[in-house]
Amino acid sequence: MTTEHGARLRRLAADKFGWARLREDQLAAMEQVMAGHDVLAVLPTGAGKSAIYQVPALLLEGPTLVVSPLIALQHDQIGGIGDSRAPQAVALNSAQRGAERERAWDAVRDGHAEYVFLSPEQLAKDDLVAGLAELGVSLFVVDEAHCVSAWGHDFRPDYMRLGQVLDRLGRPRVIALTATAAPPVREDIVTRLGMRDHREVVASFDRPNLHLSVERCVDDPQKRGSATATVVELASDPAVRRGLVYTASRKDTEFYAGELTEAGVRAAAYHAGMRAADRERVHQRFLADELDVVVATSAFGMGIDKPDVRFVVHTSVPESLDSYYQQVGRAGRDGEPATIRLFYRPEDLHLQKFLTATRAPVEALSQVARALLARRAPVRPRGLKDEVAVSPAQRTRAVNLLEQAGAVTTTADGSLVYADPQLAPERAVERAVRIAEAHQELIRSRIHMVRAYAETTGCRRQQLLGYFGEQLDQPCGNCDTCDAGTAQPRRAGDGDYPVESRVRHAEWGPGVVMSVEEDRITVLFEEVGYKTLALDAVREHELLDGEEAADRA
DNA sequence: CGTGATAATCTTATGATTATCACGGTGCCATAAT
Repeated sequence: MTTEHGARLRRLAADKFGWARLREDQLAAMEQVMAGHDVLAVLPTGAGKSAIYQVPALLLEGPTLVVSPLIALQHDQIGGIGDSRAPQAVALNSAQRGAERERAWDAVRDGHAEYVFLSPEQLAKDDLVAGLAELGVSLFVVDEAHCVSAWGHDFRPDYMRLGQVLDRLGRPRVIALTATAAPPVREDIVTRLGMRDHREVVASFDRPNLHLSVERCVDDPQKRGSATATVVELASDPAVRRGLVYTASRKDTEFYAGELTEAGVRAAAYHAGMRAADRERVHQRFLADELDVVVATSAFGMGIDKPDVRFVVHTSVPESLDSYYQQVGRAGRDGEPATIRLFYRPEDLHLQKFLTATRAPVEALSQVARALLARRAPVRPRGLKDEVAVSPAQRTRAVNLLEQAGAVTTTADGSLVYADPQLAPERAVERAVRIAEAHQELIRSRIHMVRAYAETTGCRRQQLLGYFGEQLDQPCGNCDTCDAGTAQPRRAGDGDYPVESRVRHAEWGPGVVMSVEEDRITVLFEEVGYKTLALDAVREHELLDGEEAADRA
């Protein structure tokens, strides 16, 4: 399928960036953008996701905004564009001093800068958005777009407000890019950004060269011993050598890095509590092959594109299979075999439960609701600063929840207004709390999915891909359960409850079938998250009503 | 919720067991102290 734009896109890619060829996925996504659609592209790292916005940007009048979660990532991208013959790229962030920021802003305003990199927090600044709106932004890119869903709900709530920013900018075309997003995450991204008439370009999640395995451990000391021994063995094998070890705590990064170093492995710890310069040094030494193993918390990895990582070992379960697959996906980018191993103790699930537990911000909700009701007239979000005595992040989170609850709306110029004066603030808070609790339920159910993966006797890859909405018809033959022969072929799942079909449970309400195994079915319910049910019981008691086929855009 | 460090206990001098408590991830940004 080649459109009128295809040839121009290819020529620009070659002339400006030196890319002789564009992949089918890249070109398809670009053409959808040129056809006026918003685009969500889910493509593996190394597939050239950046090209998807970099090339069309040159054909669209007006600057391109690129929302990027990490300032370090912004630097990498700007460097890449700087090496090409494409127009200038600049960043706007808090690391800049006055003069530097002034220069960057001048370049944007004068039209010299085509690409503008910034964090979602920058876009919470009223005057910055107003200034950008005047410039006629033509393209709005959300890089690492899974952050919208993973961080927007609590950790970095400004991610949740990008949709309102887009409205203020007059709805430029949107491109959301990520390497990993399960169907509900994709849906969340589309909804939160308010993507319109959008198209999805989703590559297969399967990475057949990764050998998946889980080692069940009896207690903590045994786990530490086995995990250490395994990594020492992998790192000592000249054919393997380089890899990542993920731990659940900062302290554990130090522990394992110490054990490994003592055993003669070139290893170092990495976590967010380290000084920036030390983190950067570990990163650089790993890229330069001066280190074989980085032992890290989840802080390590975004934007890392080292092709020859030969193993990824988890010494503890992560919070979700979304995170897990993202971390695991950093191995074997070159397509050569790589070892993936999870050291599993059910007890470790509780730490994740603790870490992901955030209570609904009742106090912030109450203050924001009351303040907005009292004002009656629209207020700038920051205008609430003096009336609402909670942190800016809590305030933003409360605004987001109240808006989801329909109690607060954002006006065209980005102000907030209480939607219905008849609605008592207590009721508004109640509704918002329910929304926050439903989200907590989803997070908890994701942890259950990690358990299901770790404890399955079926094919690991079928389990994992099923979570991402991809059905593998046969056991993969490249995981521990396939090696052991416990993985059995299973039906394709197009029986009474096809994958992606809508169902309804008497108690749990509506949901979407995520995967069907020999004897069980996993459904993602809107209200209560993931649930796995025994098919026999489902059939016998008619627990699930099938609805009309899912109406997917 | 589970783990590890420290304190308290039981008994009668050191050592082992039990109780208590703090801690546990991800990054913008703004602001204060050098």
